[in-house]
Amino acid sequence: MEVTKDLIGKFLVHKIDGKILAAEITETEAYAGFEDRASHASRGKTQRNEIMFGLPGFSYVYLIYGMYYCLNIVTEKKDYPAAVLIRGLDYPNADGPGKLCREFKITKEIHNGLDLIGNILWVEDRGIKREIIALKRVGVDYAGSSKDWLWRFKRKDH
DNA sequence: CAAATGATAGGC
DNA sequence: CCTATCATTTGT
Repeated sequence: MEVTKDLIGKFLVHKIDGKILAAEITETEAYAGFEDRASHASRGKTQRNEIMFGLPGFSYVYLIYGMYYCLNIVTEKKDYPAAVLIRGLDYPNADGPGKLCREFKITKEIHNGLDLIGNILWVEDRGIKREIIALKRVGVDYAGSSKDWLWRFKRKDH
């Protein structure tokens, strides 16, 4: 869960069509383990979420509500399902999981299962320190006991 | 507040 | 195979 907080203030960098898109991450949310009913992986490995069971440092992109993509970064070790959803960037029209994927042209066809080693998509530490606040997660009321976990983090002034 | 919109998972 | 559901956004 430390990783979730650490991502705030770091930069998401995406290389596409010879151009570089980069923006500071302002909001993240964690999904992990089998107890977390809000996580795609809580009911076991499936074709869609198998990346969450793989090695950390990979991207997990999926289509939600038939119209928007969401970008996640896999954390924890192999065979333990965990990922951090990038919920917001400091970039025009990128203040939401679906919106930032639209702005950064992230699609599941291209970006699902990428190794974040710096080729196409990666996270960069530019040494920015931010004051971070913890919040309840959103859109997960169906998740039962895990719905009130403070697994959402964001930059204080946003 | 409700619609848009399609992949997915779980049930049959 | 069938269908309820969904880690959202946008417009009324």
